[in-house]
Order: sequence, then C-alpha cells, then structure tokens
Amino acid sequence: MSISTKYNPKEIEQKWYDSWMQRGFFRSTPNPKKEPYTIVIPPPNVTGVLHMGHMLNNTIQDVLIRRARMQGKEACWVPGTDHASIATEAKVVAMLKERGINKSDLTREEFLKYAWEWKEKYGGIILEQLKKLGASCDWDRTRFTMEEDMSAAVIEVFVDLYRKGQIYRGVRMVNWDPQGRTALSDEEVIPKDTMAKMYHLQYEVVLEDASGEKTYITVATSRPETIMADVAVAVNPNDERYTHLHGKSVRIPLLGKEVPIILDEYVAIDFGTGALKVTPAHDLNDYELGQKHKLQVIDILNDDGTLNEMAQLYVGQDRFAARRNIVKDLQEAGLLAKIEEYKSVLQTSERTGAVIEPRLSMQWWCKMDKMAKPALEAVMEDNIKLHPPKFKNMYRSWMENVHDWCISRQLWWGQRIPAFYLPDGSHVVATTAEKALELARKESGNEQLQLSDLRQDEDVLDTWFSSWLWPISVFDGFKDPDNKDILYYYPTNDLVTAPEILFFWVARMIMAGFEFRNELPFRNVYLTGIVRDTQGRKMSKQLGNSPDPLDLIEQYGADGVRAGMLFSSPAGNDLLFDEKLIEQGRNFSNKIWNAFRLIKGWEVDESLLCPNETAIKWFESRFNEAFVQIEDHFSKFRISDALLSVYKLVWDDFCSNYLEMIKPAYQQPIDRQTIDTTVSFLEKVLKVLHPFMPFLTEEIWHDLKQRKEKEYLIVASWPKVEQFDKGLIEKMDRVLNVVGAVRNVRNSKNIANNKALDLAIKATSGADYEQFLGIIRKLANIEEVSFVEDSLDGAISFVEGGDEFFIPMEGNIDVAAERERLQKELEYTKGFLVSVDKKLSNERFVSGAPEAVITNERKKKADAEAKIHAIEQSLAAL
RNA sequence: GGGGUGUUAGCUCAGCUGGUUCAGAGCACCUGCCUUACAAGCAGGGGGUCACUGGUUCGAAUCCAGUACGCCCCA
Repeated sequence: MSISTKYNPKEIEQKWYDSWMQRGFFRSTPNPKKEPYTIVIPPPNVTGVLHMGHMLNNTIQDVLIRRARMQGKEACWVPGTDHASIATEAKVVAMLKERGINKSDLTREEFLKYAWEWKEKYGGIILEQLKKLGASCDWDRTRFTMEEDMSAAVIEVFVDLYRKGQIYRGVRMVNWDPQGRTALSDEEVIPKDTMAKMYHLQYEVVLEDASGEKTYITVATSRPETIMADVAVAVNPNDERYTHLHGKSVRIPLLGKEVPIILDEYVAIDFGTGALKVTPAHDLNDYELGQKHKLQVIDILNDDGTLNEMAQLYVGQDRFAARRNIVKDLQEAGLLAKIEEYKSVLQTSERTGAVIEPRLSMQWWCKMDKMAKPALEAVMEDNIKLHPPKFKNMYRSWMENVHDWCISRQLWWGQRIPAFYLPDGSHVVATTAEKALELARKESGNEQLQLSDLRQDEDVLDTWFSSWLWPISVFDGFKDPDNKDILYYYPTNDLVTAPEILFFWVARMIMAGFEFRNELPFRNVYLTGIVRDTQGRKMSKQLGNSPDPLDLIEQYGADGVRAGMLFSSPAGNDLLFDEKLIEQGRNFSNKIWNAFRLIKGWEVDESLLCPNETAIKWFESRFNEAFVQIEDHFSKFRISDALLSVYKLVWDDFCSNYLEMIKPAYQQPIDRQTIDTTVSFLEKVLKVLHPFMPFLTEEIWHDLKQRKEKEYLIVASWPKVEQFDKGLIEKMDRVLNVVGAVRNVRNSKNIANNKALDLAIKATSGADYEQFLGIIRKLANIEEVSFVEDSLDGAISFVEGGDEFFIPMEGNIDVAAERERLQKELEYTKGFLVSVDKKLSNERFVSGAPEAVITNERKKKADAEAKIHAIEQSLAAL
C-alpha cells in the first residue's frame, strides 16, 4: 500500500464538504427529543469578501457547532448576510459611475433596481468562501437582512416603537459631504493631518459708555467664514483675563451684530486666546454649548457648501472662496490680529475627498434609556456571560451613559422609513402607505386626503436597525411569533463576534430580545480579538498587509489554517497573525496523517500475544486526563487552550510516546489486541480533533475502516468524561524521565541512537519498574536492564525520582568531567534542600499554610535528601 | 480629559482560586541525526530580576497602591 508521506488537503476537502451537504448533516429541524444548540452568524456585509477576521470568527463558531453536534445536540448554525447600506450603496454608485451613470440622474426606484441587480450578481460571495473554510452552517436557512420578511419585521418594529413613544425626530450634527450632498457615517470620514491656519479676530466689546476708547477681545478660529453664524463668545469663568467682561456683549466683526459673552468651564484657558466663538450650527461642541446656554442656531450653509441668505455677507459664494474674501476684508478693517499656522486634522470624505462640514440635520432617533436597563442587568448578573469577562466593565460604562440611537441614514439602499408627511408638514407612521392614509385622514380630520398628498420620508434605516433583530427575525419571530422554530431555537446559545461591535450590535440585540420577546437572545458572547499583522497593525486593503484567506487555504489546507488561527487566539486578545502559525497548523495536519499511515501500514499476526498492556492502560488514562482538561477549557470558552491540549495529546502523548511504545520492530507484524485498541484510540483522538480540523479527520475516519452509510465522524459521538488512573500516569512520567535522561546521556556523549546501551537500576525508592522495562528498553534503546544493589564503577550515572541509574561505559569515561557534573548537581540539590528546610522550620508557615502544601514541602524535602544521598553514592563510586 | 486594559524567554502569548501544572508553550536559536510513519520530521540543549517602586502575607508573576510605557473605547 502506498499512501503519500505528505497530507494533501486539496484532494479531499471539497469531497467531504459535498458529502456532508449531500447527507444533510448541517441541516437542523426542531427535535423535542434533543437539546437545541443554536448559533446565529454575525451577518457579514453582503458585499464583503472573506478576510482574516471572518476566518477567525467563523472558525470558532464552527468549532462550537461541530462539538455540539457530536455531543448529540440539535445543532443549528444560521448563516446570512446584512445589506450594509452604506458600503453597498457606495459600491453600486461606483458601478454606475463606471457605466457612466450618475446616481443623481436616477430615481429611487431605478437606483434600487441596479442595487438589487448588483446584490444578486456579487452579493454573498462571502458565504461561498465560508464553505471552503468548512463552515457547517444550515445553508437552507440562509437569510438576508433586506429580504421581504426581514424588512417587514424592521418596519413593524419601527412602527411599534414609534407608537410606544420610543422613536422621535430630532436635530443632529452629521458629517456632511457638500460635494456628494449626503451625510456620512463616522467610518466614511478620513482624517488627514494638515497644516491649518488659525485666524485671530478682534471682536469689539460693547460698552455702555460709547464715548470711551474701543476695546476688543481676540478670538481664534480656523474657519473665519463662519463668524456670521456666531451666537456668542465663550470664556472660562476662571480666566482672570476676562473677568471684567463678564455679562458684556461683543460685536461680530464686519457684521456688527451683538452677541453675548457667556461663561463656561468647557473653554480651555490655554488654547488659542482662551476666548471661543460659539457657532452651534457648524460645530458639534458649539452645538452642545449652545443647547446648554439656550442659544439660537444659525445655519449659514447650503447643501453644496455655499453660503446662504442667513450669512448676509458673501451669499452664494463657496465656503473656501468666502474664507479668502472675509480674511481680506477683515484685514482691511483692521480686525485681523494675526494668522498662526498649526497642525490640525482635516476631516475629508472617503468618497469625494471633499472637506467635511459638520452640519445640523433632522434625523430619526430611538430612545435607549428604558431598553438599556434590562440589557445592562442581564450582563451584570451574568445571565448573559461575556467571554472574557473583562468586557463587562466596558459594557457597563457604555450602557450607563447610553445615548439615543440615530437610526436614519440619507441613503436609498435599506428599509425606507415608514413615516409619511402630510401637506401641512405633520407626519404619520404606519407600515404601509394605505394605512398611513387612513391614519392621516383620521388625525387631520381631512377625509379628502389622497395617497398622492402623502410624501414618504426619503431616508432609510440604519443597518443595525435590521441586525439588532437578527436572532429573532432569522426564525421569523416577528412574522409568526409562535412558530415552532423560534420556540425551539430561541434563545440561542452562543454568539461569537468582535468587541468593536459590542455596543452597536450585541447590546442592541439584547435590548431587542427583551423588548420583543421578553427574553435574552443568547447566553454567551465570545469576543474575539482583531487580527493584526506581525507589526501589530490592523489588516487593511490600503496597507496590503492582509493575506488572502483563500490563498492560505489553497496553500496550507483549511484544517491547517483553522488550527493555525486558533493557536494564538485567546478570547478577546488581538492576534498578531504570522504565516508561521498556519505553517504549524499544516505541520500538525501532517503529523496526524503520518500517525494514521503508520497504523494503517501494520500487518496483523493473530497468533501474537499482546505485549503492550501497560502502554495501552497508560494512554487510556492519559487520554481521559487530557479530555477532562479539554472539556474544562471548552466550558470556559478557552478555545485556544482546548486546541493546545488536543495538540499536545496527539503529538506528544499519542505519537511520540504511545505509538513508539507499541510500534513493532521494522517489518514485524503486530498483535490483534494492540492494533484494535490503537485504532480505537485513534478514533477517539480524531473525535476531539474533528471540531478543529474537520476535513483531515473525516478523511482518516473513512480510510481507517469501512463505514456504514451514515457513519460519519461529523456525527460520531463525542467522548464522555471517564475515570483515569492518576497513579499510572505519574509512574509513566517518571519512566519517561528516565528515558529522557538516557537520551540526554546519548546526546552529550555523542552516542548514536542506534547503538544499544545497557542500564542498571539501583532502586531504593520503592518504585516499581518491572512493568515498564519493555517501554524503557524500546524508547531508550536499551539492550539489557539489570537491578543492582551497589553503585556501578565506570558508568555514567544519573538520579531520577530518588533512584540511581547507571549506564556502563566500558571504561570510556571522563572521570573528572563526570565528577564535576555530579558535584554541580549535588550543590544545586543541597541549595534546594536548604530553601525547603527554611520554609519548614518557619513556624508561621507550618501553622498558617494548608495541610496539603506542607505535605508537599515535606515530600520535596524527602526527595531532595534521597537525591543527595544517591549523588553522593555515585560520586564515591567514580 | 474620563473609563477600560495590558507590560512574563529574541518574537507571539499561556499561567484560571496566592503555595508542584510555577516560572510554561509555540516559533526562532544551538548540537546531533535522511534511525523505513512523519526533515512539514526525530533526539537533546541554552535562554527569564515575571516593566519599575512600595505594601499586604508565613509565602506574590498572581492581591493592593503608585510610577513609566503601550493599546482600546468614549469625549
């Protein structure tokens, strides 16, 4: 038989994925006989392509869902995408531009037609990519946040909350792109470091006594053209320079309009001149200051960045032209004290490059305070657990200072806000235009109103306003609140997502859960870190520092990539991605593959007796010991630790130790009992490996034996925690230490591995080596083992567990070097003994420390004493 | 500015309830091996003042306070 020495993932991954799909292993339907285990995917952006963050996130989800499936739960992982209004709309606009079409030339309906066309063509690529990763989602349940039912839920929720008084209209400062004539989200604004100018302007102080000499207050600003929108000048009440001006007014330069001097500690005394012009319509901080002091708001800008009538001066000019002109005029009027250069951050539009204007506009808001309360409690009381828990603090501080949620977006791609304006400017809210008309007639008392009299709001809802309903709406919990899916699967179990959206998304899902189903949406939230490059930078397209995940899968295999990602990804910590990790994952695949090859290659001789009882008992115990640990890691969402435990179990215990113990000599057959047991061990190992490395393990599972039609590893039963012989494991540890010591002697004395040595044991500790002799001989390549009463002359010796071991060297021994080595070890051990003695003679230690600790110290003391005695014997024998 | 969080081997990180899982893993490094499962491997080895300073304690990488530096979130 010839099996490649290298595991070749390419040949088998697609085969098994298809096979799983065909047999419906990913599919889930409510089964009252089984415990449900549900995960809803954090819906990726429908326009997105798989990046490293998705890989990490979805690998973790797949590990969880595969393990649950094997545990016999009804595992359901619901996939889908969200419509990502801003990102998608930007892509559609870009596509149209390539075709020479301007969005502004299209009607809303025309644009949406293009958008859907685009979505059908390019959308959801990411879901296909997830399949390459091995994601075992129930694809029949794939949802999209803008599909009909999901959208209906969104509209229904909007209307419901509006009726409850939870949704209102209000003014908000937005990032305005005057070129694109649209509001932008913070994510679409690119800050650029630039040198800006700070203009120091003279505001004349209004004095009762007009005859006196004019006095001025100097105000620094980077945007002098906005002075026409000024409504006050603010100074810090503690700023002694301005104490004499408290309660006075000033005149806006050029305009001559009087505005008050107001006092507020917000003003930084040491920045600029310590006097701040207050322009609520064009600066967020000024807006808040204005609100606080109940000041007027004067908006002097048009949509396109030109000045409007309110400005009185420079009307119709672009803001930058106006700035040039006003600077010139101020200079001429002698009101410009000086111009300073300073480093500043300019906000620019990602899409048009235009300088962003902070601008006030009317938006829709969702109140948060009431809904935040139960959502905060649920997390604080651990009804919903965050992993790692350190995020509780962050969550709390956010939820305790929660701001109302701005839910409208000036876009077309998304659910259109179901608010309808009447000719008189008032509005009604209803799920359909017809219902709105009915309502409008009733509320206005005007029965003559027609559909054509109503004008629907132009804006759409924030995408998060769809996705906060996700865990409910994927099971049609709005359309049909008592359907059997939602009753069975909801609340879901675990959510895996990034801490960046803990507030945007997770918190709001919790709110929605309580608001609409009176129940939390999930029990555990596993927060992954951010995948960064080796220099700690975020991965981004601009930097080009992100590898293409599909290339990695192609190169290293999906299993290798999955394992590699998880090797270094403790929950909540960023992962510095290094291809070396993936390489390690691939190497691990290969290691398992070769263990399989070894076992598969053995011929069985039925007449042989089993010589490996100890090894078999030991590995059985060792497996169970490791498995307990693995389960413990899983229960605490330490996925990375769980994998590492599996890794060590497979590589160190199974391959390096167990297989070496039982391996027959070259071309010798193996006995029936050993091979059968070993195959069952490998099967158990494959099971715990499967969630991490599904393809490779399924392949070996089938190569190992002929399987029945539905006898797949993906649905094989997860091992159960069993008792194990701790004593045997400890004994074997000691034996393996002896083996290690022999190997060390070989290495340091340059003795080839294939040269067999003899070993004499002077056992005084009472340890039983008898049943391990075969193992010692095999692993350390020992020809003859003997037990002796006295130390051996002319031998290299070492001490392990209080017993002395001798390797006869036929006189070829460097006595001086040996003496030195032993002397050194003796001194170290004596020093160790002193420290232990010190502890034990400390009365406060003996009386204060728990019994177990003291017993341990006593044992340490005894061991050290035995070792010292043994070394002294060896020294004497030299 | 407010809050959070971190600093452990050359690098990336574990270390959970203070004490034998206590100083650990992987990578990198050094030495020797193509020993018929695996060089994507095997055997062995070196490497740390647990950021710093105090405190609590019989005992601190671990708990507390302060300092320095880093990162994250909010403004």
